[in-house]
Amino acid sequence: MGRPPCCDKIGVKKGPWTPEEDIILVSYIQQNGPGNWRSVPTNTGLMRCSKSCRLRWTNYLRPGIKRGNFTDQEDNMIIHLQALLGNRWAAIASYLPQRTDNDIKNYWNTHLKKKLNNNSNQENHHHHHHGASTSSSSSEATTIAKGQWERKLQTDIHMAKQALTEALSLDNKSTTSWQQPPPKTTTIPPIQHQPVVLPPPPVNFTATTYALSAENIARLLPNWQKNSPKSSQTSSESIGTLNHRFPSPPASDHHGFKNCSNSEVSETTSFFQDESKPEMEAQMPSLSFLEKCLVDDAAAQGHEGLMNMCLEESDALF
DNA sequence: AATAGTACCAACCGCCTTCTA
DNA sequence: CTAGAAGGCGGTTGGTACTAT
Repeated sequence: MGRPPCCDKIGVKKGPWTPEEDIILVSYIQQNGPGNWRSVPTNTGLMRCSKSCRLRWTNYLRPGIKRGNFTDQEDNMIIHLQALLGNRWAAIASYLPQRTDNDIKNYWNTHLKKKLNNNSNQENHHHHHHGASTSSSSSEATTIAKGQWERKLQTDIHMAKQALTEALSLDNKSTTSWQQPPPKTTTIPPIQHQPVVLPPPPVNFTATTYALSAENIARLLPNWQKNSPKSSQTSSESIGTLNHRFPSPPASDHHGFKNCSNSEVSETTSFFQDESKPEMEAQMPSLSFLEKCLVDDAAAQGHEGLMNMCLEESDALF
C-alpha cells in the first residue's frame, strides 16, 4: 500500500501566516532541516498542511531570498528564459537563485507580460530574434504536456541554444554577471567546473547557512543566533545586507546575486546549492544539459568568448 | 477626506510526477 | 507491479496597499 496520510484536513489553518507560526516553522527547520514536510505539522504543532509549510518556507522564510526591485538584468533574463522554457517558473527560478518561482511568476504576470505586450504593440517589426523564439517556443512550451518539454528541448536544442546564446550576448553588452547560471550547477557532476569552495559538510553547512536565515527572520526570531553555532559571526558580517521583508534600495549595481560580499556569495550560493531549492536537483540535469550543449557548441563554433565568459564567471563566483 | 479603481503578492487549489509500502 | 500518499509545480484568487478622481 501507499504511505500513511500526511495530515488530515480537519482543523487545518489557512490564510496568512503569523509571526509566531513563522518562528515555530523556522525553529523546527533550523533543528531538522527542510524536507520531510509531512512530519512538520505533527512535530511542530502547527495547524498547517505540510504543503503550506513547505510553501511558506520555500517562498518566504528560506534564506537568501531577494524581494522586489527586479533589475533590468533580471528582467531580461526572465524574459529570455520564459521564451526559452515557457512558464516553467521553477526552472527559470533556478537561474535566479535569489528569487522564488512564485516571485518570478508574480513578477511576470504583473510586470513583464505587460511590458512585453507594450513592446510588441509598439515594435512588431522589431526583435525578429526575440519574436522567433518567443512566439514559437513560448507558446508551444506552455501547451506541451509536462514531461514532454524536456524531449522537445532536446529535439529543439538548436533553437534553444540560439535563443539563450542570444540572451547571453545581448546582455553581455551591459553586464555579464547575471548570465551565470546558478552556481549550484557547478556542483552537478556532468558539469566540469571544479568548485573552488565546496559547501561544508551538511552539519556545519546547515549551521552556516542558517545564519542567513537568521538575517531573513531576525525580526521574528531574536534569539535565532543562539541556536546556530556559527551564525553570530556570519550574521554580524552580513546582517542588514539581505533585506527579507523590505525591498532593498535601488541597487547601485545590477549584478544580481553578485551584489554582495564574497562571504555572502559563498554562503548564499552554497545554501542554494544544497538546501534552498532541493527540488531543483531534479530539474537541473536538463538545464545542465542545455548549458553543456551551449558551452560545447560555443566551443565548437569558435564562440570562445561566450564559453570563456561562462567559465570565468563561474570561477569568479567562488 | 472619501471612494473607486488598480496593482501587487502571499497563499491556496488542483493536477502531475515521484516515491514508498 | 500497483495503489495511494507526498512532493512539486503552475494557475488562480483574495486581501491589502497604493493611486487617481
